[in-house]
Amino acid sequence: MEKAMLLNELTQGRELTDLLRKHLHPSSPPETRHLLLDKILSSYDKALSMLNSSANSISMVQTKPNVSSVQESPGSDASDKNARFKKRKTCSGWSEQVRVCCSGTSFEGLLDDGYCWRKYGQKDILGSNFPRAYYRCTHRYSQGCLAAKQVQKSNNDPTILEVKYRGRHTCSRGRASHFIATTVPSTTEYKEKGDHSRQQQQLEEKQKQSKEVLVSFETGLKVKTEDLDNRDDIFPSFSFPIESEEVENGLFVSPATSESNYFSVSPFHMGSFGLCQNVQTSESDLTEIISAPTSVTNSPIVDLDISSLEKLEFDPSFLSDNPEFFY
DNA sequence: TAAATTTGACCTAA
DNA sequence: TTAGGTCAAATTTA
Repeated sequence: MEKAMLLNELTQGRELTDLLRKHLHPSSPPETRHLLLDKILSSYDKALSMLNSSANSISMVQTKPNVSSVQESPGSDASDKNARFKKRKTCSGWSEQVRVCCSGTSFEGLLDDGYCWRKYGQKDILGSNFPRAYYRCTHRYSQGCLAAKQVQKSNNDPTILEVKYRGRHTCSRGRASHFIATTVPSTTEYKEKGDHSRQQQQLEEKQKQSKEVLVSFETGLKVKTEDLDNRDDIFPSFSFPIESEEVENGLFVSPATSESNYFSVSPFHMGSFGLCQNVQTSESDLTEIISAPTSVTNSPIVDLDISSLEKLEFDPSFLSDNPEFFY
């Protein structure tokens, strides 16, 4: 029953996202986009609340990593130098894991999840063909943001990046423009198709739209965090329901041979992940693994396409007929 | 010149 | 003793 409600909320979010996409034209009033974004957030908030309240009863893809070290570890506090090595490898509290499939293009855009990361280390990992890179939030010291992430190429498929996140961002994200710039189609792609001036104009329009979306997204998020004191436990329990994949040893195993089963997660989605982390007040106690085809050039700027969700008919008049839907 | 990255050394848990 | 995680000086980049 709760699962049906959850599906309903997620479906609603998907429908609203579709609607938002239709409103991404410059002619469309920005207020409408803002309202849509707010509603999308609200819808996902509800879904997450349900997930949180019934985390144990709904079959989702998640694991239970050791979170004590994340939540309580003094070692996570940069000011506590004496305890800096308290965290420990396999149970060190790396929570959300995102698997990013990259088909031959550069990883930079994919790794740009909307936050400023500073690489602070790299290690060769036993049994892994590729080194693991360690990143922490640029604002770790200036703002005390404790968010960190690990990035490592998958052993089995070098085109897949395994990104593990730890902690949440408490910093104010000050890199929105850069973030957007990396999510738009590359100019080289436009060059191949000619008609430079028009394509450049389209590019600028998309950038402008994205900026508006991002601003409203963050604005909406702020409202949410003000309203909800205990969001902390909501986002950590969130996972995408991917039915075609299987769970092995508590970890998600992606179908390596079928990218069509992957979620479509553009860097913007990754940013959304970050945004989710923004409203956490305790660390994740669940591992999230998302497989994603992430060719930057193929990903629409704000494409919240949750392809695994069943596409449902959506009445465009719904919003006008249900003005209260937004409030 | 400030910020970011690289990389060897160090620390700690297993 | 080993390996993962972090530090910090040196180096590179914008």
